[in-house]
Amino acid sequence: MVSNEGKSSSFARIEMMTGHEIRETFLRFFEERGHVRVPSSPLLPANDPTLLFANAGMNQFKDVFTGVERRPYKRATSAQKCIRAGGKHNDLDDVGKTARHHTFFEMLGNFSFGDYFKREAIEYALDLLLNVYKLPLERLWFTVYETDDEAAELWVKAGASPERVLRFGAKENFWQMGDTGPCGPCSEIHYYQGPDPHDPTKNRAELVNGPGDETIEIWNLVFMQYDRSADGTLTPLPAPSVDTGAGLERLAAVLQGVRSNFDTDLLRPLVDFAAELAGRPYVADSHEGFAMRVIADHARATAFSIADGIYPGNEGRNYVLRKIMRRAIYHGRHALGLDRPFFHRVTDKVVEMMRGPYPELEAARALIERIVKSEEERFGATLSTGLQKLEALLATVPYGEMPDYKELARLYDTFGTPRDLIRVSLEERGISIPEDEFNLRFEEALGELQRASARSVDARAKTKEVYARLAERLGRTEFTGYEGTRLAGARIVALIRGDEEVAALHAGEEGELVLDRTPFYAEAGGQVGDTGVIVTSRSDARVLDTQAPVSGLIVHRVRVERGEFKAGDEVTAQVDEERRNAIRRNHTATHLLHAALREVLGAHVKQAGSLVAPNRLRFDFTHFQPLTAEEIAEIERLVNDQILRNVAVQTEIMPLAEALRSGAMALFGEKYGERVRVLTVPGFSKELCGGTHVRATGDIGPFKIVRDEAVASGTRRVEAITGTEAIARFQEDEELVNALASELRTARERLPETVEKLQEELRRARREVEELRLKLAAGGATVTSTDGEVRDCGGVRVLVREVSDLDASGLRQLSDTLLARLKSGVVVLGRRAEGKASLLVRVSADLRSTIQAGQVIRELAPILGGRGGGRPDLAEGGGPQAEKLQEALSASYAVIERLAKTASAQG
RNA sequence: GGGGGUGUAGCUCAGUUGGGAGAGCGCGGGCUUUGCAAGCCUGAGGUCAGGGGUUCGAACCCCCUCACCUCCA
Repeated sequence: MVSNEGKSSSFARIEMMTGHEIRETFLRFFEERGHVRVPSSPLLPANDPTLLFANAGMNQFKDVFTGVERRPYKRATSAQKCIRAGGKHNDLDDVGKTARHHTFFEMLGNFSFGDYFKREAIEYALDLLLNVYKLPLERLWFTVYETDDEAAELWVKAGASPERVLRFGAKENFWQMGDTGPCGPCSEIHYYQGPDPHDPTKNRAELVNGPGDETIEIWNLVFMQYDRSADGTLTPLPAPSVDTGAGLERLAAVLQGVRSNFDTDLLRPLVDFAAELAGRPYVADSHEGFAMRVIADHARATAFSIADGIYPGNEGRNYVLRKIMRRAIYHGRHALGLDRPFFHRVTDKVVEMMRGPYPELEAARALIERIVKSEEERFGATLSTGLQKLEALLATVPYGEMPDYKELARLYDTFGTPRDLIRVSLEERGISIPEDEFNLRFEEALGELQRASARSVDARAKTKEVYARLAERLGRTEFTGYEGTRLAGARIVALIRGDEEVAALHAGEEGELVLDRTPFYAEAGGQVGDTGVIVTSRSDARVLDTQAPVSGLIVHRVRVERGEFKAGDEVTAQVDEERRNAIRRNHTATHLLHAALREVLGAHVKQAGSLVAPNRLRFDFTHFQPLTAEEIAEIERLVNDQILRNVAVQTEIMPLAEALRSGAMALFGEKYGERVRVLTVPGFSKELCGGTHVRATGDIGPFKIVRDEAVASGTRRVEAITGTEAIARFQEDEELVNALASELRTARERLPETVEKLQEELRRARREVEELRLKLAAGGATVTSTDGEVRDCGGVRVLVREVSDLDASGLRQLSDTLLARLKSGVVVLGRRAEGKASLLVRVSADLRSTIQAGQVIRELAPILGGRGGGRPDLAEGGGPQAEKLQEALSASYAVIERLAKTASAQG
C-alpha cells in the first residue's frame, strides 16, 4: 500500500516545482527503480515512415514491444518530444482555444519490456504522485477497463478507495497500436482541480471522462497483454509489457496549481514574451490572449522541429510545419499588429528556455532563426498578394454583397490566403457571417473545388500475393553480389509468369525467376536493379531487371531466349559487369556528394531521395535556396579530391545502434534491420548502405554536376555523372567551346567578352538602322513634300504610300510624322516583306466620327487575301498576296471617298 | 505524386473580343529650394521567363520547358 504522507489539507505547496524539475524528478524516480534513462528520439520518427512526427513516448520502443528489436535493458524511462497536429489526435484549430491542446508537448513515461506488469506500474505511479509530487489522494480518480478486475484490485491495494476506481469501455480504456499487433487494457489517473475536494457534489465521479475540465486525465498506463491477429482474436502475449504516458505540461499545470497549461512556467514566459513584443498585456480571455497562446505553442513546435531537421515545405511533415508556422505568424500580424518579422524572436526564446534539457536547440540556434525569418518574409509576400486578389474579387461584387464561396475558396487554394483573413476582410465590408457557418460553407466550396480537380491516382500496386507466399516459403534470397558478379551453381527455386507461379518458362516467354543465391542486386536504396544473363548448358535467359517486391526476396525479370528453365535447374548467373561497374561508380559518388554537400552547404542538408543508375546519379536533399555556381564548383572540387586520394572503400556489418553511435549517416523514415551495413570512405563519409560500391574512390573517375533544380520548396535536386559519361561530357563541352571560338574568331578564354561585345554592337546597330530607315522614309516626305501625294477624297485629305523598307513598328512611327503634317486627314501605308503585305490606316482625331480606320482596313485587307482590324484612329491588316499591294493602296481612295460621302449624307 | 496560379524596366506592379509596351518608386542630367518619402523639367533602362504553333498581326490564344508561389495526398 502506498501511503499518502503529504496531507491533503495543506494544498498549498511548500515550494513549487519548475517544469524542468518535474521532468527531472520523474526520470530520476524511475532511474532509481532500475529504469534506463533513454533520451527522447528526434521528432522525425526513425524506423517508422508511417508516422509524420513522433507523437508518443512509445514510438521509439515500438519494435521492442513487438519483439522485433532487442535492447540491453528491460525497463526504460523517457521524456519524449512529441508533435500532434491534425489528424484524429488533435485539430490544429483547437490549439490556443483550450487549456490543454498543443502541437508540441513532452510525454513522460516509464516502460517495461516483458519485465514488471500491472502491479508495479500502478504502485510506481501512485508512489510518485503522492510521495514525490505530493499530490493529495482525495483529488485523484482511477479508471480501469470494464473487465480488468486485476487492475481495479491493484489500485485499491495500492491505496485508492474502491469508489474512486471507475470502469470504462474500450473507447476510453482499451489501447491498441494498430488494427493488429500488441494491445491491452489501460488504466488512467485523473485529477480533480476544482475547489473543495471534500465536497462530493463537486469532486464527483461523473466528471471523470466527463464534461468540463474540473477533472482531467494526467497519466495513462497501458498494459500490453494481447496480440491481436488479423481475424480479431486476442492471444495473450508471453511477456506482457507496460507503456505509460503523462503529459509534462498537464502535470506541471496540476503541480503548479494553474488551470491552463499556458500558465505553467513551460509556456507562460513565451506568452508573456509575445505580449511584450505586441506591447500589450496578456488578457487570457481575449482575442489577443488567444493569439499569444497560439504563438507560444507554435514557437515551441517550430523550434524543436527545425532543430530535428524538419523544415517548412510543401509536402508531408514539412507542410504541416509550414501550416503551424504560418498560423502563428498570421495571428501575430493580425490580432497583435506585429507587421514585421517577430516569430523568429519567439522561437529564439524557446531555445533559451529549453536548451538545458535539449541541447540540440542551441546547436541549431542560428539555423532556426534563419529559417523562421525567411518563412516570415515569404509568408508576408504571400499575404499581400492574397489581400490584393481578395480586394480585386470584392471589387467585382456590389459593396456589402457576399461573393461566391467558391471564388473565396479558390483564393485560399491558389494563393494561400488564410481563411480567417478572408472572413475578417468580409466583416470590414459589413458582411458578417457566423464563424461556424462560414467555415462550413468554405469547406464545402473548397471540397467541391478540390474534388473537381482530383483524379483517382491511388493505383498503388499492391504487393502481389504470389510474392508474399514465396517469401514465406523460401525465406531470404542469399545475395552474393558484393563479392562477385558471376555465380555458378545457383538453383532455381521458383518461376512466375504473370501473377502465378509456374513449373517452367520456355523460349520466347517473359517471366520471373527466383534463385536460392544470386549476384544480381535488386533495386533498393535508389540503386537500380542489375541486368545480365542466367544460363544453363542448354538454355539462355536475359535478365531485364531485378526487383525485391518483398523485403529479402530477389526476383529476376527475364526473357527466355533459348531452351527452358524449370524449378530445380542449376544455373549460372552473370551480371552485366560493365553496367554494374558504372552503377558502382555512381553509387559511391553519391555518398561523396552527400558528404560534400553537407560540408559546403551545412549540416542541415539531408538526403531526401536518390537515384543511382548506370548513366547518371540523382540526389535530392533539403536546402532552402538554389546552389550558386561557386558552391557547385566547390562541391565538385571536394568530391574529385576524394576520388584522387584513391582510398579504399570499407564495408562493415554491425548492429544498428553501434553504427549510429559511430556517427554513420542514416536516413530518417527508413526501416533498418538490427544488423546494418556501414559504408565508409575513410576520413570523409560514413553511411548506412546496402548498395554496391567501388573498391577505391579512384575507380570513380571524373565527377561532374550537370544539373541543379528545385523539386519542391526547400528541396533541391542535383544530377551528376561520373567515369566514362563524364569524360564524354567533357569532350562534348570541349568541342562546343572550340566550335564557338573558331566561329567567332577569338581565343576561348575571351569568349564571354566577345559575345558581350557582339550583343552590344548588335543592339546599337539595330537601333541605328531603325533610326536611319525612319529618317529616310520621313525625309522623303520633306524632299518631295507631301503636297503631290495628297488627294482630296470627298473633302478628306488622303495620303497613300508604300514604304517597304520599314518594319511594322516603323510604319506606325512614320504615320505619326505624316499625320502630323497632314493635320487633318487619313494616312494609308503599305509594306511588303517575306512574301506578305501589310497595311496601316491612320485617321486624324477630328475625322474619327466620319471615317473609322477599322472600317477602311476591313475593306482593303481582303484584296491581299487577308484580314485586319483595330481602333477607330489606327488599324492594321494584311494578307499573303503581296503582289496586290499597289492594287489595295489604290483602292483606298475610293473606299475613303465612299465612307466620307456616306457620313456627310447621314450627318 | 496531383490540382490551381504567377513570371512585363533595378524594385512593386498595370496592360480592355489580339492592333503603338506603361505607371509609381529607384537611377543619370538640369532647374528650383534650406524642411520631414522635397518640388519641377528631362533622360537612360525591356529577349514581355525560354522554345514552338495559330494569325495579316501575339505580352495577350494553343502546346512544350524552366523558375517561383499555393492547396492537397
